[in-house]
Amino acid sequence: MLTEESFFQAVYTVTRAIPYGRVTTYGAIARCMGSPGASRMVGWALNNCHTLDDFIPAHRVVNRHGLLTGKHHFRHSGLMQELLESEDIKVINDCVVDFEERFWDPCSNLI
DNA sequence: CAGTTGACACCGT
DNA sequence: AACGGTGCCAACT
Repeated sequence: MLTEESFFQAVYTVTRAIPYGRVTTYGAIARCMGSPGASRMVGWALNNCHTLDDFIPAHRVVNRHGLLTGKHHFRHSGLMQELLESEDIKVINDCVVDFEERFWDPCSNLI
């Protein structure tokens, strides 16, 4: 896992590995890669995710506050919340409810 | 090769 | 407690 691949690719790998009904943060992914300071890189990687043919559940990735900062980058604003609610994740005011409970550490479950 | 960007995280006020 | 400014790393132009 994320050994030969670039950080860039690792982000996609980890993001796709996020289980149904779970969410994670940019920092967690970056930290999992071994670069805790590359949180911005994660966002940038996801920015290019829509250029790929593979579907990336980027709606499950939020900032450390549980805020849906990237919803504006989706095809339709609000789609991100729709997807989250479809996964039994409550979203109020662009913020994931019980975010800490829904939080899923990629490194702990991916190893 | 060097500068700029990027959907953040952390510290200070 | 909330808001603003600074710092990080890697990829893109």
